[in-house]
Amino acid sequence: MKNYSRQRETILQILRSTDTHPSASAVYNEVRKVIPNISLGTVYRNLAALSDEGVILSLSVGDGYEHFDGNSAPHAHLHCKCCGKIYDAPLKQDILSETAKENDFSSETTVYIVYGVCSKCKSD
Amino acid sequence: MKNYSRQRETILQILRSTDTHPSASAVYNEVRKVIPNISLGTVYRNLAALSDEGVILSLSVGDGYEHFDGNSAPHAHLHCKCCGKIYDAPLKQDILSETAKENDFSSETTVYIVYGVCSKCKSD
DNA sequence: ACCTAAATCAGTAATGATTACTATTTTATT
DNA sequence: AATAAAATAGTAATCATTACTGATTTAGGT
Repeated sequence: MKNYSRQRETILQILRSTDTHPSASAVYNEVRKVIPNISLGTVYRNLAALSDEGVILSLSVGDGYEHFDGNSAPHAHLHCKCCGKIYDAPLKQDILSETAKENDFSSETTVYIVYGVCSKCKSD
Repeated sequence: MKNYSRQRETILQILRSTDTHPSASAVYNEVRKVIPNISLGTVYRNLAALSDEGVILSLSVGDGYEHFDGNSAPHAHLHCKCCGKIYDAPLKQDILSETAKENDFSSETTVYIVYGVCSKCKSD
């Protein structure tokens, strides 16, 4: 276990306790409940550090902000362009890691995104 | 075949004639060789329109700009964090479309990204 | 414990890719 | 040809993210 600062540790715990794929400012609002005077720059810096480490996932779905995921294991992200939600879904196969290996590419992180409309929005 | 404006048609042809996944301003610089007084806003608007249509792919690899791909068919993107290049690679299976179907999610576009280091950068 | 250097922080200012806006031009339809 | 709708060039505004600065905390050595 790495020796993280209180700020970084808190950010990581928040990300691991949700499946909402929050943006940096959403994370900021949550962390402030625990560390009221944390700065937004600190949140960005630690999100970048955790993402560089491969501990969290950073994903962009084209809605203007970066989203973060405390689960960095390979899984699918289903982004509904109607309600904006990002759903997690398990994958039967990690085809990206396999493809990387076949191409002599050192895979560190894999990101799977589907754009479309979720079942809830379809029925509304 | 849709009836595209000269600007949109030119942008699409440029994207289809390269595999470099250019940014909006890189596309802008290319289009200006053909339509010198095209505006950057027009490039952005048409890239968004083509992306909404599913004719091109818009992908973010975390380097600050959006990248565009004239090939919207499912394939892998290998992003080297060392040289910054995005390599295309074929996929044996479109696992994302399958996963979407299993989850009653209407898939329109799929994006596959691997982050890591390419063979060229490894050998340098 | 003390000391020093490195890392991290809070707070604020700056950046720059993207978007919004407006007046003009082009396209489509009748 | 007349009218309405769509697209454009050019410019101004936005705002998520990054950079910066001086203060604070952490880590390792003595």
